[in-house]
Amino acid sequence: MSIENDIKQKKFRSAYQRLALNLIYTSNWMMYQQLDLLRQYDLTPQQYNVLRILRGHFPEPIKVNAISERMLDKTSNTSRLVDKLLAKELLERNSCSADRRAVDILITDKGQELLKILDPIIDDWEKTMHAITPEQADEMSLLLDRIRESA
Amino acid sequence: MSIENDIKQKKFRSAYQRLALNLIYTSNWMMYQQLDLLRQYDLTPQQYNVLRILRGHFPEPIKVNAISERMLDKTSNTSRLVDKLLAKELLERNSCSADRRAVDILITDKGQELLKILDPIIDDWEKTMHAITPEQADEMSLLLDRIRESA
DNA sequence: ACAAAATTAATGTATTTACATTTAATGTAC
DNA sequence: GTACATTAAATGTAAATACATTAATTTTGT
Repeated sequence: MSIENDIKQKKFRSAYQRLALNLIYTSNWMMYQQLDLLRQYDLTPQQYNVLRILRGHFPEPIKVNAISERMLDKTSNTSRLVDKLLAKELLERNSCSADRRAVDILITDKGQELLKILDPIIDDWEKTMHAITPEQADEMSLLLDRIRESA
Repeated sequence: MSIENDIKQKKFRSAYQRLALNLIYTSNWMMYQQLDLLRQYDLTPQQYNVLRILRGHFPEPIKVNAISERMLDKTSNTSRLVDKLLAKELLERNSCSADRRAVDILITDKGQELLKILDPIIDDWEKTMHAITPEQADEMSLLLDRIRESA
């Protein structure tokens, strides 16, 4: 469905305005789909984002602020996300001896197993995007980078 | 800055995965900028979205569920957003005589004036995107539509 | 006309978020 | 070494969000 129909707006002031609205709308749409998929595993998209970051660094531990730097939402409160995941035993938290302010976070086996279950589900979800070619996906990524670059 | 640097991830499983992350990241980035611009006018991006919809329909009133259908975030609680804007006298709410379940929402002069102040600010903000051409913006909008279409 | 279903909006609530502040530890300048 | 600034993480809080439910009406089927 076109953005015109999705938000029932026939005219836009410019191609740029339509794109801005379409970007935000599509991102919301994707996040909502993720929310729906993750719900039955009692994870929010943000918590899932943290787990993926931890797996990406395994077997090295990673500090809370390094997780924040890698999050898709830079304003997310990583301390509390880590708390939630700790309560579910999906990660462990150890104070860092080299810098006692910092804590080392490491994904647990339970966390790895949960991600293994989710992998094919998220893979399937990403197939939504196969409606465009890989070249078009790369082109879009480049243009998104360029938009952010200019600010 | 490239998405690789922004989220410090060097490798992606596919062009599609990078695009998905880039879309969500860029949307968060844009929303945060909006939040920042609107803050001094005591509006959230969602409230601003409602006001724009109301202006788009002026001088016709519009019902709460029709506003919802036009929102960028389909899960937003329009009743409460309307409440907030009513408290600021940026809109008026009148029960609809033709259907007593429904309420007619209309932007007030004060609401129009606030939007007039915001127009050039938001215009400037949209200029961020002039790093790409209008043709590229149209192309991207089309591809975003196609991605959502397939689901 | 009447009961059942559907629609419209509002509300209750638990969780999450935004934002500022706090606590503790480290780094820097003198 | 001591004062001052900086950094890392956690926390307090008010507001917003997700989600289910409710209340009031209208629509539909018979």
